[in-house]
Amino acid sequence: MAYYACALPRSLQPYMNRPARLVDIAEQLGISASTVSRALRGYPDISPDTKEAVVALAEKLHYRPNPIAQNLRNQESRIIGVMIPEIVHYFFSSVIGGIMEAADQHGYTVMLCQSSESEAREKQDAAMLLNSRVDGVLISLSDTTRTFEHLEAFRARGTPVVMFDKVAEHIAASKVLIDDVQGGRLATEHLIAQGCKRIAHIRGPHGPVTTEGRMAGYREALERNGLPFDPALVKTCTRVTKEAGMALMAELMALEAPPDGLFAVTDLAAIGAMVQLKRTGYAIPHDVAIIGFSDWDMASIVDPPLSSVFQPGFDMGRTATDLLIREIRLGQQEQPAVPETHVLETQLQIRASSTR
Amino acid sequence: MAYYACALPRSLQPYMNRPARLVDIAEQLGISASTVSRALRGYPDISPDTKEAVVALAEKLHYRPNPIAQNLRNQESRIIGVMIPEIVHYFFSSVIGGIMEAADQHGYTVMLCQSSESEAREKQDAAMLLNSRVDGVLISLSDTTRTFEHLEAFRARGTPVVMFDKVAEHIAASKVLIDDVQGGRLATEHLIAQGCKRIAHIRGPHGPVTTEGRMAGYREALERNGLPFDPALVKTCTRVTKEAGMALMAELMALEAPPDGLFAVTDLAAIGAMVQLKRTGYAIPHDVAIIGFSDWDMASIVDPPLSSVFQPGFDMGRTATDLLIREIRLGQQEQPAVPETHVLETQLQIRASSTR
DNA sequence: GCATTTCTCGGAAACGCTTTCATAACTGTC
DNA sequence: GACAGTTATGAAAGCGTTTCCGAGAAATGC
Repeated sequence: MAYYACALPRSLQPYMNRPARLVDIAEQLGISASTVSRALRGYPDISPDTKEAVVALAEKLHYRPNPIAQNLRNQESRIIGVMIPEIVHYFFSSVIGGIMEAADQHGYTVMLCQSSESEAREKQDAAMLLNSRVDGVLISLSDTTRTFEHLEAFRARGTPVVMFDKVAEHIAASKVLIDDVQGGRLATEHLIAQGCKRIAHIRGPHGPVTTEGRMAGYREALERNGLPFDPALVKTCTRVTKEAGMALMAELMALEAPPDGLFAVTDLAAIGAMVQLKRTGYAIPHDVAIIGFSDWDMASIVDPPLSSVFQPGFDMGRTATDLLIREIRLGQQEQPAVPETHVLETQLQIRASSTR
Repeated sequence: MAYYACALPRSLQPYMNRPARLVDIAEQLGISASTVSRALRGYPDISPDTKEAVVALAEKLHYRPNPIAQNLRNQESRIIGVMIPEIVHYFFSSVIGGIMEAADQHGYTVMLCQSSESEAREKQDAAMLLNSRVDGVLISLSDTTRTFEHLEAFRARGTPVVMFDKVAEHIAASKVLIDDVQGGRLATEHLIAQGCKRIAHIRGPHGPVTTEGRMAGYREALERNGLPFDPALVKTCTRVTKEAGMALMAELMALEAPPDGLFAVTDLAAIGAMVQLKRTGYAIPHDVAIIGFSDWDMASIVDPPLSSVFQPGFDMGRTATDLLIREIRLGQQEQPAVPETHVLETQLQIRASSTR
């Protein structure tokens, strides 16, 4: 019958008001820690009296369970790892916003890594996340990533992975994508609706599924509306910059039959095209109507404000996170999850650069 | 003498290759877990032979200590909480980049929260971080925050807090700031060097230390260079938007003696001013030379490219994190940390909008 | 050859929580 | 009143580490 008054075992306790623990509540009420735990977690076999007393005291002491202890005991970290190529980026930071909101709602926290488009860095971060015992991973691949053992490592340990935006087709994992084809179609059809007859397209590099999709949408819209596809009106930029947009726009206007509309693969290219047109005395949208893609913050501040195709970044983050958490929960019940692919719709954001 | 072969206590172990633990190494070598631990952590009282064997096997099994168990044992989380008003924001995402780099270097991970400029949300996040037992907190206050109990709560528990950018003067905590006065002075002196005689200033709202500082730098530069300060040339926008920039620029050009140079409190206002000037037929920089502040991504894409004062966001993140981690370490040794304030220098980013 | 120091190592407790199992006290039944 | 069934609770194990303490063996000192 050892009545012992906690002889400061808690590694001396000189510091200020340490947070209350289960045993603190238990001691004060003269009951055991396990009863307190059950009372707080709503187990049925606790007498109403005890439960009430426990809840009241917990409230009074501002008791919060120590998540670290819970994690150790429950074999989960309640952390999801997020790997993206770049943080300082309008689209990705929107995605992060969505991820954080969804994670927060489900009681998860986010561990963030940026690969800076380096495959080595991405693998290093993956190893770190694996080591940190994250419960799941959201990843948008670096452009330079060619092999995927680092993703396999997660699967091998049973940690679910959901890919978004920059995905690898053949990896068996859930994916969240944006419907670039639809976006390209919407943009082009909008220009058609504005009366454009010769619509040019400044496209991105060959390969990436995003730029290919936008190009496909462009062609689809032309066909559906009975407009001819003229290869001369399609220009490719290998690196999508404002300067590339300027140069390619100059080429387009030098054609015998220059375009009266432009759909650019990215706002940046569209803005370059706008600058070029203005410098050479053309009026936007009167001479050439322009629409970009992505709808970054810069679209609304250029002159004239640039129409664009909005990519639902926030929504993408939320969707991917919901998917991931669902898979985490399934995994905890030892049930296998079948990969799903969600395709998110884009939305036209019409401004002055394309309306006439 | 109970020889017992781990009868799958590890909560059944049906799953795939679980990560190796200390005891796994210990069992295979026929030694105790404590010896393994000490061998790996380089304690002196381990024989070279055992140490070598342990290290080799740990390597082979890809052993990594479970951070959750370490955290519980060591009473630290190795997580730092970061609270910012907005993630989708060029400056703040740069800061986050710096924070992440520094945190990573010191073996810390980052838990991110955004207040969305809401005081309630900020307090809620603070409570969450407190509950999560983060080792330290980096915060840039929401604009709407008026009371600071939530920061006090961290101090009360001995969790260091470092404030950056949006700081509260009277709170005793380390701070990292940007030298807005210097930035304002640099910008104005640059315009003076370009031959501007009547330099206008579109300033931000009264109150915030940032806008006041930029204004002070503006006056300082005028005085130092013997130019008169003309209140008519200073316009205040309550909300800093492109539209405000346009309207105020129109007012300035309507003056009897309009300006030949403009220093705007923000790139956004500067861009608004540029749009207004171009629409009314003025040439930039010929008629009015313009410089903004912040040097966001948009500065380089407008036409002409906008000169600006670069705020070292990345550097700010890194500096704040270094400071915080220093305080965390001091706290672990029960040594009090004296708050420091670091002021970071800005840098001119000269582009076409101001050079003539 | 005995006492003492040095060198290695194992045992055990602790971090805070959850959950299984056991038990004690009741309640009801025949 | 003996038994089964219920209800409320406690003891203890376990999650994976780290670290204090002490024990045995080897080495040293006299």
